[in-house]
Amino acid sequence: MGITKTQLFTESQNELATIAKVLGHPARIAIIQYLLRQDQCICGHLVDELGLAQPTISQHLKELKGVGIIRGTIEGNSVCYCINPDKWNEIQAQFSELFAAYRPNNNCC
Amino acid sequence: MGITKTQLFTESQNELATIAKVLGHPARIAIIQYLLRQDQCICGHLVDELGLAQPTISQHLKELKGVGIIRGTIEGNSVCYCINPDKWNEIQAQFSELFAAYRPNNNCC
DNA sequence: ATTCTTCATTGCAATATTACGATGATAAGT
DNA sequence: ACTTATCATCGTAATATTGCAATGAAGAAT
Repeated sequence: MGITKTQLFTESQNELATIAKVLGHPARIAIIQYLLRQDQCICGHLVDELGLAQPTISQHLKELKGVGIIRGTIEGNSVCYCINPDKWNEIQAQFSELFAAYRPNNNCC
Repeated sequence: MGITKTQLFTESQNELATIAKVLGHPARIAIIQYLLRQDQCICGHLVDELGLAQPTISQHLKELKGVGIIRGTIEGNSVCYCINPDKWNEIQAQFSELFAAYRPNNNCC
C-alpha cells in the first residue's frame, strides 16, 4: 500500500526512523559531511561539489531542514546553511541509545 | 527520476546511506529493538508483536538481513533471527565516526 | 530600471517502497 | 499420507522518493 503504518509504533520509534530515513540518501550524507568540514555553505557550493542539479540539492536541503538537522539563514540573496548543534547532539544521543542497548549473548542462533 | 545517482558519491557515503535507509522504517527499528531485548526470535513472534501481516514482516526481515544487521538460522520449520554482532559493531562505528566529526564553531550563520 | 545571482517551488516522469492476499516450500506432528 | 506450522515469494495496488526543466521570487550589481 506504500503507506507506513505509523500508529503501530511508539513515538520514539517513529522519530528515530524518520531521522534515519533522512540520513538514508548518499547526497544528504555528503551534504552533512560537507557542512561538518566547512562549518557552513550555500546551496550553490553544494551544486558544484556534488554534481546534482540545483533543484535536487535544494530539495535535499529542505528535507534535512525539515527534521532539524540543519539550519538555513538568509544572508542577502543567498541562504547560509549549517549544522544545528542541538539537534545534532539529540540525534547522536538517540543513535547511541539504540546501539548501547546491545548486549552480547549466547542465546543467539 | 527516482533513481539514486550512486556513482556521484563515495563508497562509504553510499554504504552509510544504505544502512540508514534500512533503519529508516519504524517496523525495522521495532524489530531491532525487540531482538536487542529478546536476543532472538522467529518471524511469527514479530507478527504478533508488531501487528503487521506475516509477508510484511518477512519482507522487513529480508531487508535487515540484506545489509547484514541480522542473521537468520533455520531451525526445524522455523527461522531463528538475531542481531549480527560484527555488523552491529561495524555500523555503530560508522555512525560514531559521522557524529564525532562535528566540532562546534562560530562560523555558523 | 534592468540585469544578474541565488535559491525555492511547481510539475512531471521514472523508479522505489510499503503492505498484504494468495500461493508455494519445507519440516514437524499425527 | 495427511495435516499443521512456519516462513518465503509472487503479484499487485497505493503511495513515496528521486531528479530535473521550467519558472518564480527577492536581493545585489550595474
